[in-house]
Amino acid sequence: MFSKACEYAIRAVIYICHQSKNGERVGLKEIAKRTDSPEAFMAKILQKLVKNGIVSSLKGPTGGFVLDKEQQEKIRLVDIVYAIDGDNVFNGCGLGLRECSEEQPCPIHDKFKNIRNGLSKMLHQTTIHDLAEGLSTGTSYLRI
Amino acid sequence: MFSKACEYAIRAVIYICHQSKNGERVGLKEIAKRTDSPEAFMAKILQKLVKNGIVSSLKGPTGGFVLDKEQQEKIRLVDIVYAIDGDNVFNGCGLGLRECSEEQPCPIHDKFKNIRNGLSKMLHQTTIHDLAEGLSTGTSYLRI
DNA sequence: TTAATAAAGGACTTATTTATCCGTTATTTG
DNA sequence: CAAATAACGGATAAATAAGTCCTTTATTAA
Ligand code: FES
Ligand code: FES
Repeated sequence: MFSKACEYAIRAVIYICHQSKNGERVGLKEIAKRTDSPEAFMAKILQKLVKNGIVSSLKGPTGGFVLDKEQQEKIRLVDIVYAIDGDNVFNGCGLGLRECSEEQPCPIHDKFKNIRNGLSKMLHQTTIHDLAEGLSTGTSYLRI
Repeated sequence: MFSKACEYAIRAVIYICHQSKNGERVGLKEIAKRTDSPEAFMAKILQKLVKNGIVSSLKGPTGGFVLDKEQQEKIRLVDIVYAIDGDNVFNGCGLGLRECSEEQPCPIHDKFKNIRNGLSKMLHQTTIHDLAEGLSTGTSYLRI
């Protein structure tokens, strides 16, 4: 469904949000450990997230990654998926035709569109804030 | 969503079904051309489909690929996806955790499960026979 | 029974994704 | 200012997916 990079990205942003609510800034090492992802790869992903304004970062000692108040409230799953995986999830043809269109639909177009729209709706509706709740209450996990 | 191989596979089976209804057997070249897919790669995919009993094949002159009556009626999208991409689409965690479970769910588990179940239901309900109809009526396409 | 045909199958190449390494830059603290 | 720290950024490596090539096997029909 999502690329590995995107999966890691979502895990990371949720974790950073969780910690940001406690007013804590988190470093790469910690993020990689808590999300069970390869550190160097996660570094690349975080760079991309920073460039896309999804997370904020600070260099130097006491530096690290953080979600400011606005980011905590505004960032949705869709923003992360779009930043990392692009728009194929939202617009791409289920059978890989060059373009998904109503004019020349593939055989699964109608049925696939339903699924894709459902996914899109879910990604738009779900904020990182919401997801981070589960971590706080101990009802959801980012590893194993 | 699906691998390239799986996309090609679905296209191929729909096309073969379409032709089988006209009592026509189709060769690799024709399948590759009509589904706009690389011939040698399609050859590999068809081998796998034959091994999985999804399509039938005959060697030699007048040979080719065909869906017998039973296959035309029985084969669903789920059979193709499962044969080519395995069960990750149906059981895998949306955030790539080693296992999707109710006991230790990831933060998007509930929302993701809905989407995944919807997709699974659609794949189970949709027969190739149904999809091939669109080709006959000229309301759906396998290329462009 | 031989030549032609088409799928089967193994080995290989290419492209993309995933992942790592290491020097640079910015920031903090002593 | 100097030393330590942590993100940034470019280059590279490993793993997987996508795609190709070529020989073998089975079948048909002349
Ligand atoms: S054309 Fe294939 S999903 Fe729309
Ligand atoms: S645990 Fe992630 S989708 Fe179920």
